[in-house]
Amino acid sequence: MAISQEISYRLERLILDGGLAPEQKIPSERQLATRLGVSRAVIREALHELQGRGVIETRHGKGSFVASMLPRTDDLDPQSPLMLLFEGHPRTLFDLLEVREQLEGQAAYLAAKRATTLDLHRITKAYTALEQTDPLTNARPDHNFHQAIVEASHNPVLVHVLNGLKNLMLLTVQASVANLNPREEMRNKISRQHKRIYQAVMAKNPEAARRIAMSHVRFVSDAMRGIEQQGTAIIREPFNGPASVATSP
Amino acid sequence: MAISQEISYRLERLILDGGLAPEQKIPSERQLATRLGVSRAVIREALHELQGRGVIETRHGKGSFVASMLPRTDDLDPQSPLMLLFEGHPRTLFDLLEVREQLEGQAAYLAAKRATTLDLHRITKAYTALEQTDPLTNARPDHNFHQAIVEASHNPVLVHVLNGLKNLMLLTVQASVANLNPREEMRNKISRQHKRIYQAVMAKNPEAARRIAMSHVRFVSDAMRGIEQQGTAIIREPFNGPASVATSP
DNA sequence: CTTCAAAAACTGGTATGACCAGTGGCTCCC
DNA sequence: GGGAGCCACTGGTCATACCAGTTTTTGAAG
Repeated sequence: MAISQEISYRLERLILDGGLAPEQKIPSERQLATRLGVSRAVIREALHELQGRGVIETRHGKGSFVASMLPRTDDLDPQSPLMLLFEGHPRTLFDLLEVREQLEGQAAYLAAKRATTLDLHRITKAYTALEQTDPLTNARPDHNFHQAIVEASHNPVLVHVLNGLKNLMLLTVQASVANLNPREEMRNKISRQHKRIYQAVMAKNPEAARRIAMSHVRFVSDAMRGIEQQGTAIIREPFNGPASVATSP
Repeated sequence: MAISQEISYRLERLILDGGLAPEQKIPSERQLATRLGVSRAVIREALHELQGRGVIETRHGKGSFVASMLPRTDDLDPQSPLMLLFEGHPRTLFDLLEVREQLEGQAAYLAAKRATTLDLHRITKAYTALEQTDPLTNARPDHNFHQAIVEASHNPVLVHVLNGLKNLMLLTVQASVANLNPREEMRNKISRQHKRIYQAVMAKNPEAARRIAMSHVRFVSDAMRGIEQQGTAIIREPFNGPASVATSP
């Protein structure tokens, strides 16, 4: 294995094992290079690797410091690339919500239009399970409810697309549950929206189902955006991402 | 901000936006250094950062490759279940068009809202190419035009989803071209719709762009449905060649 | 003595060029 | 045809010099 990798692992273990506390300063690159008997280049590469993992932060002219580790959401493996990607780019959450707004709207529309009695039965089952579960404990009933509606759309392409986004969807549902549900008025609003979606589909009212489903996703998106701007969101901020969203060529 | 950070961010963005697919090879360090006009050291540091985040994998002597991290909807394989499903059931075409109506509407909306001057330039290029090409010969220009708009949406999730449906999309575009364009009034209508979409995006009018784009897909869908009922529909084989994708950011 | 600005001594960031070490294709010889 | 070796790639490491922020030291002015 490459030396830079070994060094990054050694440093990470050192930090995680308590040898170095958060906010604590790491020896300078030149010192590390001398003590470990390697060139400064490999030290820098190792540090950049840790930087990518969010283990350390580096400030020009000052040095590198152990990053203060934030409380992370359970349930999902925080080390998975998807999670890291997601944490690095909270904007991805809103990107997904933008897409979900359209797709779930269409799904609800088609479900209300095409659902068979079996579909309706499944949706009812998922809905009652959603209502009876404490939303703080698990995001899965929420996701199952949405999924039941999608499957009732009888559009294999739609099912396939949303299925491909399942992992990402679970993340956002998780994020919304973790951030929105603790606030009672939010929880009530969302619950009421679920109820209205359910009713619209059961009543086989496609237009209403689409409208309500879309506004539901939009509501979640807006609420999350509001929370994010307050800086209290559970999702991590990008480390040093460019301030402007524009991708300058 | 440090150059290595900017580069790592640009590369990550490029990957997220679908410019680089999983398992795809990244240009060599020396090439990147030359093309981006920086030293090889900063390239290596940027790559190590992405490596730490699990975005890429590097193999000694071979190169660096995009790690498969996003949920994959790789229907590029003509043998994928969805493709096979399509061949047996042309109804899938209308299923896809239902989904496309939503996604392309959203794409046009976001493109009109967020497109940079570079995006607008690309869209214009694709549009003029579309206008100057005999639509009977190739479905590519048509698809490229739609794709340019999607990429201008700056929503990686949207780009990813539609990219996963690329082959299927090409198939429908091909089908619509083959079936609709031979009829002059159809060809004119579609051409006019493309023009209006183009104008709405260029005028940065999101609402209009969405409305026109949606009605465009809807029009194609309805027209195809009408033709299908006459029993004269043509459905060709999917496109073979790999799409050329610019790797330069 | 205190004050405060210049200078020195840190820190990380970048550039250059050289060389080592795996990988794969190509040629040439058997 | 088949293998051995060469050669042109790839990433991995090293050394050195310099640029750019930050902190400390210094030294002269008040």
